[in-house]
Amino acid sequence: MLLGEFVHVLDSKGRVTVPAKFRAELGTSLVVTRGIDRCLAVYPISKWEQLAGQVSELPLTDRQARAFRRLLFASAADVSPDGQGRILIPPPLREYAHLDGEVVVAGLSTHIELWDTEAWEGERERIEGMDPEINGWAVLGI
Amino acid sequence: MLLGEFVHVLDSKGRVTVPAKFRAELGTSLVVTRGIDRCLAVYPISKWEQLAGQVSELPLTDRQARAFRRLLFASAADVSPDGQGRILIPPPLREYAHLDGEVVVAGLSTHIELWDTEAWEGERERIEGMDPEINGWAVLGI
DNA sequence: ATAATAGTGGGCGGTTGTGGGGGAAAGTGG
DNA sequence: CCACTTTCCCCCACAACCGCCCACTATTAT
Repeated sequence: MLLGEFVHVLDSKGRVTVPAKFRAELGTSLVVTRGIDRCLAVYPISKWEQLAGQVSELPLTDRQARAFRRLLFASAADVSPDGQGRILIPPPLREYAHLDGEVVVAGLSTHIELWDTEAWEGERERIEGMDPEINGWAVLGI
Repeated sequence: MLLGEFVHVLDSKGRVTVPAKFRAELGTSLVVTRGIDRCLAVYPISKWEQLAGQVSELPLTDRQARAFRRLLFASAADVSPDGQGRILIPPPLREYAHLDGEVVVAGLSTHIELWDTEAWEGERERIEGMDPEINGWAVLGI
């Protein structure tokens, strides 16, 4: 289970260290791609394959679906951590998520996300400022 | 799994370098043909044969099917990369996809596509401006 | 206190992408 | 059938980049 929030640096070569706690669970074959809300999503290969399968089943006759498919696959990159546990983020993805310098690496149970530090702050404030009744807890029905 | 987005040049001789990451998976025998939406599709031979088989089974009595068949096969070319990993794009296909100078080479899991740079930008904008609820993410159930 | 692990920086060699030359092959016209 | 032109393909060369590796520091565990 991928949990926690870490601040790591994206160095001058475009590399980010995967938190040591995540490495065993993520394995050595990962896929980085665009996430929703200008972040990057990093999946272990098994989870990615499941996702890719679903996207491949979208109808080719739908213009919108074709574009989505192109974007998702073309934005993706399979990466494996180097000897120090770092992964290289391809330039187009760095730009998409505005990553440079300090980056937030967050565990989301089944995958991890990479965020620009300010964007992450903004996201957190949005949630914290909300009433628990409507900020997500409510959907659990508890 | 063919993933990623690369900007390469179509040189004065009409050649494009296949990204090194794709070469092993694509093999040495490829087929280039028309893709949907004014791009070119490049398939490894095995995938192409499967596709060609399906198209060949379309009924010859159907006017639409005959036209499609002619277009697909007549536009196709089997190519193999030279010593530097480049493939030669036949002039009619270059024109169809408006390729010259900088070209986007995109991996789409099972095949790759070649795009004119501006057209590719347009494809991306089509998705980026949209709400995640309707742009394709929703089907993933995530 | 010592050792091990984690995160960061950077050097260096091999690979990749691009341009171009020269010979072979194929197409064209006499 | 032959000569000529054009296209194609193989090869070499070079510059930029990528990825592997080593080194240093800080933190954690023993």
